[in-house]
Amino acid sequence: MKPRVFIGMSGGVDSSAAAYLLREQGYDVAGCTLLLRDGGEAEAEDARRVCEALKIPHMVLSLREAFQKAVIGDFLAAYTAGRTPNPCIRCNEAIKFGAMLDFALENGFSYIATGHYAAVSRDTETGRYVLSAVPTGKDQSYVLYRLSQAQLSHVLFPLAALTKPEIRAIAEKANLPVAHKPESQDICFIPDGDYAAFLNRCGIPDTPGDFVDCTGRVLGRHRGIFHYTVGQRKGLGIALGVPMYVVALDPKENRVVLGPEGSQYRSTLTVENMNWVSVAAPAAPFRAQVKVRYQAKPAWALVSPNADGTCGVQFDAPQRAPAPGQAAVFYDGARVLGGGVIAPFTV
RNA sequence: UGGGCUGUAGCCAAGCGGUAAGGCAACGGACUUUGACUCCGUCAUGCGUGGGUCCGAAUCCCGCCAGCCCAG
Repeated sequence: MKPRVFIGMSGGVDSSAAAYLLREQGYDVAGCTLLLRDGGEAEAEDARRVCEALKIPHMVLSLREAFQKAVIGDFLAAYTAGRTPNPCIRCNEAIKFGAMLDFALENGFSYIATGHYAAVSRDTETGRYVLSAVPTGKDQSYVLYRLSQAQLSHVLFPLAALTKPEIRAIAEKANLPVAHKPESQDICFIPDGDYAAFLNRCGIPDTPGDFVDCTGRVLGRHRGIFHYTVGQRKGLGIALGVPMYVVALDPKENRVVLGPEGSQYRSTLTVENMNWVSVAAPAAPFRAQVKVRYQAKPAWALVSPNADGTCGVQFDAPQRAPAPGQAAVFYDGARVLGGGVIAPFTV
């Protein structure tokens, strides 16, 4: 009997090609489009047409309530607290590989699949599921680091070994109706990219305060702390002759600390709310390559587990503007060892 | 009120008779499956204002206005 796979389909090229590949590999595939916010019917229709072309069933599953609570709620809370959240990571953890996986398992499926570019394997020695980066230039292992062993045990990533051009070629060859759709971007629930306006619409008002330098000297007025993120340059509206960057956010004093080029680099971080993936929680310090944002070259560092479960990270070379709230993910080569959330810091 | 200095784009600023550098900010675009960063492009028919000299003035001359400093 063919294993039953429940695949999340966004209506885009990647997940459509993934569904095709799974079918070719002999799985019993059913497609599912998640409704996570108002709208989304167009994406669902695209996905339905792809499933029709593939002659597999398609369904629409509304997870709006769960998404609102877990992802948007988390997003608003983080910005309000002066942090910079990554809602895609949260969504993967709680929705795609959370609520959707639960639904699939309850309905007799053995696996879920997505169009993510990453790889899962099993370490035969430890028995642990291993999440790995893929060398294709589109690696998305960073946004999947929160997945638990239980989640990974039910996950398939059909695109693991493929490049984007190969995906498009497959989609074209398979005559999928979405072969030429453009890449998506921006936060899915904020199509215009104006996340600050979104916060406003959610009832969070602007609370202006002071821009200060690292000595506390007032440099000007800011529009409200959630308009800014560590490392940000544009949008400060402050002309001091040289480019200024956000160095830290101080939600307690409602201040935004600014500094010139160079001051946004840091060599040490504390990472909290850890999730260990390919290895059990380590007890001793170890060297690893650390990614501090989605688009980042992994950087060598010494990671030191603390008694309270957090980790200290000491980079070999200072890193540009790690932002509290973003994820720090530890790699051993391609393997995702684990990761956590960058803790707030002061300057 | 007298003396001195200064007035060039939103901010800073070069220019010193030959037809308005640059930086910051802003705006637009590219890049990007988060926020950022980065990159590319745009941004003074006009130099406080009114006259004058000159082939030609932000640049020289005169008046006026504004700001700053010193004296009173």
